[in-house]
Amino acid sequence: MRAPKINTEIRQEQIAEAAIELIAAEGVNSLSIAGIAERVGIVPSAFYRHYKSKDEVLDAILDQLRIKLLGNVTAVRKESKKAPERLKRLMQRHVSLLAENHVIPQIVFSDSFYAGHLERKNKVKGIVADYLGEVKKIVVEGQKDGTILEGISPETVSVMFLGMVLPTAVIRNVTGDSFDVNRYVEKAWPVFKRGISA
Amino acid sequence: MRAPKINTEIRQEQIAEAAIELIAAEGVNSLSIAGIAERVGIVPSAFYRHYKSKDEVLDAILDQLRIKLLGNVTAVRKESKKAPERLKRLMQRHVSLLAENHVIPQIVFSDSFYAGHLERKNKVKGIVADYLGEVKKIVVEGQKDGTILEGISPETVSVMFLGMVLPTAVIRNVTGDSFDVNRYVEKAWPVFKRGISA
DNA sequence: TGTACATCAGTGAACGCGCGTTCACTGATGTAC
DNA sequence: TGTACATCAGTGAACGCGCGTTCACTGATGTAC
Repeated sequence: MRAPKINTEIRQEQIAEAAIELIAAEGVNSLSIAGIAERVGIVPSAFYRHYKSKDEVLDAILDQLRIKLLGNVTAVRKESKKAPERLKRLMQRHVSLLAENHVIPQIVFSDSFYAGHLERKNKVKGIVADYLGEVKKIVVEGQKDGTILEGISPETVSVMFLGMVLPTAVIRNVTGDSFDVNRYVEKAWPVFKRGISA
Repeated sequence: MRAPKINTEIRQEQIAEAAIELIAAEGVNSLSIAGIAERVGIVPSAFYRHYKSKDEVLDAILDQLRIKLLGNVTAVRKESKKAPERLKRLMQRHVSLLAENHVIPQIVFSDSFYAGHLERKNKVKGIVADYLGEVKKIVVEGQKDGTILEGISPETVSVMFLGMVLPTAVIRNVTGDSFDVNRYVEKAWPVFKRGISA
């Protein structure tokens, strides 16, 4: 049964999406060309009509990830004016992103993602740095308008912000879905806010 | 050049240690029998005189990890009486552990560690659950003696505690060694303490 | 509108490599008598 | 104390499997005239 002939751009998207879903379900190491092909409905070798190599898909995934993370920042900037409220919303969005895209922590930590790929490691580094940079900006703004404590370094707050969301991924990764991430955010946020508020 | 004949128990330790170092340096996926053997100074096939399979070493590593984590808890209980001080010390210890044993996040997230190994996933789950359980106990004690705010759920605090240490691993993993984790702890701790103190 | 040709996505077979694991054999060390 | 034997760790060759990738070929779709 021959698969229908479909435009490369569309296939590229289908492949990237399939790869993300597969990583979420099985992990980065279990990601195979065969698996992707099956999910898309083509034969493994057909994969190479649309990407030059497996690595190229992984890079494409990273680009998507960057867009989603930074997109959340601009979204919360529109949704609210005050720094703490922005941080809270960003936290909610980030947690949801982690919950939907099981991929993220896998990628950030997975060594198979890096092994011998310094370039890619730098890409991830850039994404993390830029994202934290955006968080820092919000914190600085909050310190200027007096909603966030002056004495704390914005850098520290941004790392702690990351710390508010990361464990949800660990715990979900380990316990499956029994951990209610939204409930956690509702409870953890006030504690965090108390720590950083002026 | 034939390797000296060495007692299995010693070789087992050497192999486990070599595996940990290799994971730290290269990642879980890059861990190979050949690599372990080379580091220990034996031939790959000699590995099987000491472990039944590669999986068995990974399990051994998990056991070590559990001991280290829970060992830190009992250590800080001895070092100090007050709950907040205990948490601070545990945080320092945990961060150092992560810094020394690059392995840990790799293991917790690595899918190759789990793929098709439900049993091992449960082992990790148990370690995380037990560790967080110990943190919770300290928190509850702190709430009883009035050093920690009553209104917060100990569960939430324990997850946030994890959140204080995890990002250090991410950031170090991504940026290399340029991130000073101890400095971060010194700065982040007061913020956290402010959030949870009565 | 119809024909000829170029392009492009899909296919299956095959290759090559890495890597975990097995196996028959070697030689050193410890033990029994 | 010396000899015979059992045990046990080390060795290299080989196997088998998964998997990324290549390649020559097919057939559908679009374009030129």
